[in-house]
Amino acid sequence: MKLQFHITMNEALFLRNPETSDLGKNILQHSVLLIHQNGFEAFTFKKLAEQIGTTETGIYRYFENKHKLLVYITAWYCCWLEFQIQYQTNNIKDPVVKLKRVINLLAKAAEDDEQTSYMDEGLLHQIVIAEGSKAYLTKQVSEDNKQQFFKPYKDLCATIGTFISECNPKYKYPRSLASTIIEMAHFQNFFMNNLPSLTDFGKKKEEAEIVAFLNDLVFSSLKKS
Amino acid sequence: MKLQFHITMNEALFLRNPETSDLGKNILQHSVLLIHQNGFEAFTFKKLAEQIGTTETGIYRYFENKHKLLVYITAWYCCWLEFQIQYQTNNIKDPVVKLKRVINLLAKAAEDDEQTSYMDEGLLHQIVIAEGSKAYLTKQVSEDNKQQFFKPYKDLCATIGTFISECNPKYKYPRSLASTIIEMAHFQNFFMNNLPSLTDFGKKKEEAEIVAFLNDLVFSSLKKS
DNA sequence: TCCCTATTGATAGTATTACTATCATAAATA
DNA sequence: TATTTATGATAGTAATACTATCAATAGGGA
Repeated sequence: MKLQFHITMNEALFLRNPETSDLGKNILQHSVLLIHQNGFEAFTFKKLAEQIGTTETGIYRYFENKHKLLVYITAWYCCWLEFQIQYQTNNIKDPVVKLKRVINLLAKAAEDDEQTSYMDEGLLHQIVIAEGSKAYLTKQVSEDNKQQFFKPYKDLCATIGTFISECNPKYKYPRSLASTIIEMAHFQNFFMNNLPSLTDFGKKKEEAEIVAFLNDLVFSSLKKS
Repeated sequence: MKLQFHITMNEALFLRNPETSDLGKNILQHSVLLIHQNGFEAFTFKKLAEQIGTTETGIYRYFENKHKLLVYITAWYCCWLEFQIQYQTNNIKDPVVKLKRVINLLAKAAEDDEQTSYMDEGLLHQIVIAEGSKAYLTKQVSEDNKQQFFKPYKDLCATIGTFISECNPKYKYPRSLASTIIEMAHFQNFFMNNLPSLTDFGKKKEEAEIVAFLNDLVFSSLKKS
């Protein structure tokens, strides 16, 4: 038996649910490939259509524009991560252990999850690192937010914030520290690989070093004085 | 006597030096205004040309494309900040005091510096918050880096890293902590104003809270144990 | 079996963007 | 006065980001 893991996405993100058809799944799968390959700026629905042997019209029936597709993909990643966190911290009581697992999940390259056939989580992780913030760094962020596009990100942040508060109930900035962990897990990775002098990881270029940095950062802050 | 403060920019960023002519200064000034108003995605050379009463051709003589203009603007901001830091920490010996001033400079809204007539540092700060990371989150980041486009950012990071090491010479991640401070000063501000549940500052929405968070984060990490 | 509907494909067309090229003109400079 | 230099005006192109229309096909129910 194979358990297929399913994520229900915000309906305002798409015109037709891409998870309900082969074409839809192809769109998701090859979007990830193409965005990873060419970057989000150079990514167009025309190129995507050519790649999967359909037409621009075909894509536009699923997604209004490439911005919503990016938001969809990053939101999907947040949902998947949230699930991974719930799964991997389930039955663990020590919040320190839980938080360490979270940092590991955030900072280490994801392996392709076979439960989700059409999504390559490794590539997805790379995309979120390099393009993820473009999903919200826009003029329409408030409207998008009203439509709950960023709920998965916020939920993730809330979950991590809860772990933080469990470690030290007196700590004053659980949510800000949570968003800092998330963003820095990604940015330090991008810097390490592209602008290494912005980090201390230029020589080895290992994700383990980012994990060590984040652990130090977080648990120094949470140390009860 | 009025001291005009001058920043020498990387020549590979422009085709003609915008600081040497009225048109050039107009381009810089109104770019900042327009990007702030419409966001970088909706910003075009045509709109910019209309706004300042010139033609697209006129702009293209100064900047190859809008990406280089954005890099120019963000690099200019880094240079200006670097100067502010040098100026405000000059003659101060205590590295803790120096670092606190840096955090203040990064997190608090800049006031328009009258030494630079055509640049509105307040708007510039807003632009760097919302659009700054788009300058390096691109596929060409490595080529841009080879041309030293990000040197001002790296220098800023190195300066702050030095202050960090002065606070605690044994601290292992001075550069990563520096880039974390810079990015988080901006991201927490963006989140506070646009996605407040990613922060702990939703109610008051005051920059002073970001300063407090960053101070706590940094000085917990640097506490000698 | 036939009808109906949903999905996809094919083609065309538009406004805008991101440029490049050419020529004219006015101001500064030598 | 001759000559650069900066700017302006106009035109044109390829690509992008869509929208509209119509045809083909496939599956499900009556």
